[in-house]
Amino acid sequence: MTESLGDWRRTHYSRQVKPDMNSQKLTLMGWIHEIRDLGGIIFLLLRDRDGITQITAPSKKVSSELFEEIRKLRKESVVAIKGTVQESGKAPGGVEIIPEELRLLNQSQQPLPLDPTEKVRAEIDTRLDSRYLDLRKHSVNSIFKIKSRMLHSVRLFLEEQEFIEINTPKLVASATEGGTELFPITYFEREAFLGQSPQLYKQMMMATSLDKVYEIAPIFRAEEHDTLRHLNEAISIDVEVAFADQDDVMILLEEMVANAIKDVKENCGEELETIGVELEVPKTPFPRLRYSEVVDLVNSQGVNLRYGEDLSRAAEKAMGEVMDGYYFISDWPSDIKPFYVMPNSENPEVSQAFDLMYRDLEISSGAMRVHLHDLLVERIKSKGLNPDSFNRYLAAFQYGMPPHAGWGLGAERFTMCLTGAKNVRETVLFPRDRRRLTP
RNA sequence: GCCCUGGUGGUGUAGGGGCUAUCAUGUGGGCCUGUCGAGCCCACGACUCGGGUUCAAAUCCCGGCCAGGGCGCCA
Repeated sequence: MTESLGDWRRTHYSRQVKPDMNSQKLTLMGWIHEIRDLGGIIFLLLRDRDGITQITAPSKKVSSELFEEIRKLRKESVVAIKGTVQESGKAPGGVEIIPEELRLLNQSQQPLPLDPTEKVRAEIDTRLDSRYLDLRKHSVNSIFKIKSRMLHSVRLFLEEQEFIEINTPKLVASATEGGTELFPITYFEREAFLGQSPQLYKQMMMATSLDKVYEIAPIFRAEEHDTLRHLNEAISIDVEVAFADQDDVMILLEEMVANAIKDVKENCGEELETIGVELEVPKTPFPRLRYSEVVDLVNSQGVNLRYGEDLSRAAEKAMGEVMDGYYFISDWPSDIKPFYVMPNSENPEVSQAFDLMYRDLEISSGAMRVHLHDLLVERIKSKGLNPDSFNRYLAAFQYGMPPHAGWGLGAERFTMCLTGAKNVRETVLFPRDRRRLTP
């Protein structure tokens, strides 16, 4: 029933087929999006990675064998079609293909687990179960083309500034930074964990003279959260810079973010149009608010927030009402930031840490780090952690650790900002959340 | 982890003690030479699982499983 690819190769994608190619022969390959059989004429919609082309088969213009073959096609089957471009005002986009030969490369079973034409919208749970089919929808795969472009832009930007891409282990012995829960795993006869962040490793790289490093890699959090903005496996864009303070890396971060948005806007026009997003390139520098100012702002919005508390969801939402785009929150209380964050030398109650927000969503956090060994030990103790379990990390601070600063940016949350996705799961091919471990 | 809501054909839904279970889409078949959410005709296909109440349960009660939302937790 099905035929082999043989020596046929695609000559064009759908989006490349234009009316001025009239009479040109070409070969298209893709999926049957829709079939409209009118009896004496059949319209096929052939969909490929970013477009749809109409294949028009009038019974008088194509052979009866081919006409019968086309009549028997089923939605979502994979086909290769050789044909001629026909300019036509009656066709969508002013152009259609008159088929001459067809190869059925693979038949799709029926019924489909969801409708790729989106006449009936499936729920996210159904869509994730059949993600391969869901991703055939241009509205869905556009998100991943945008995410890809954003990551590409981030790499270009950092490489241009002579950053070195590093890879740090994801299998780690405990020595947790604290805060989050870790996923325990079996490492031969020992217990180990999946890494919550490359934090301790990228800091150790500061003692190597590599000076400017970045890593784009998965991070794992075993929190039982169940929200539209949390994942148990996410991609973190992590940066660490030696001989720098928090202000230096805030500038780096805002320039990188603005650059990525500009790049996506310039290179993903069709994808943005497909998902109906009008991107605005933010002006730099981004507004900078102190944590204390945020407390006042939130309270003035009628949401109770005491100085010293981390932002509640209600507080974030209140900020989202006041602030429209990207902004920094700096000068956080030391108490609610991790041990490796540098306290302000004049007022150690306040830290040299910042978060980057987009409206009500935290997308990045960073800081000037503690580079002094004894202060670091003191900070570890004050967080109720045992310095002994950080020996290998702490040693790197005893033989020449320069001052340094850095941040981590959540790739999925940033993608939410770029695409307007309301659910972070929309920005991951195969999301891992509290309940989902497959596919 | 807490709170709320829900689970009905492949998909998305209506129905809330007494049916042959609604509609759309789809699927299979038929008609139709300009469809573009094609149209028309015929057919197909479903009450999350277990227990209970009742003459009678998709519907009410209890429990499990699964899902959606909110919050908490979240370097």
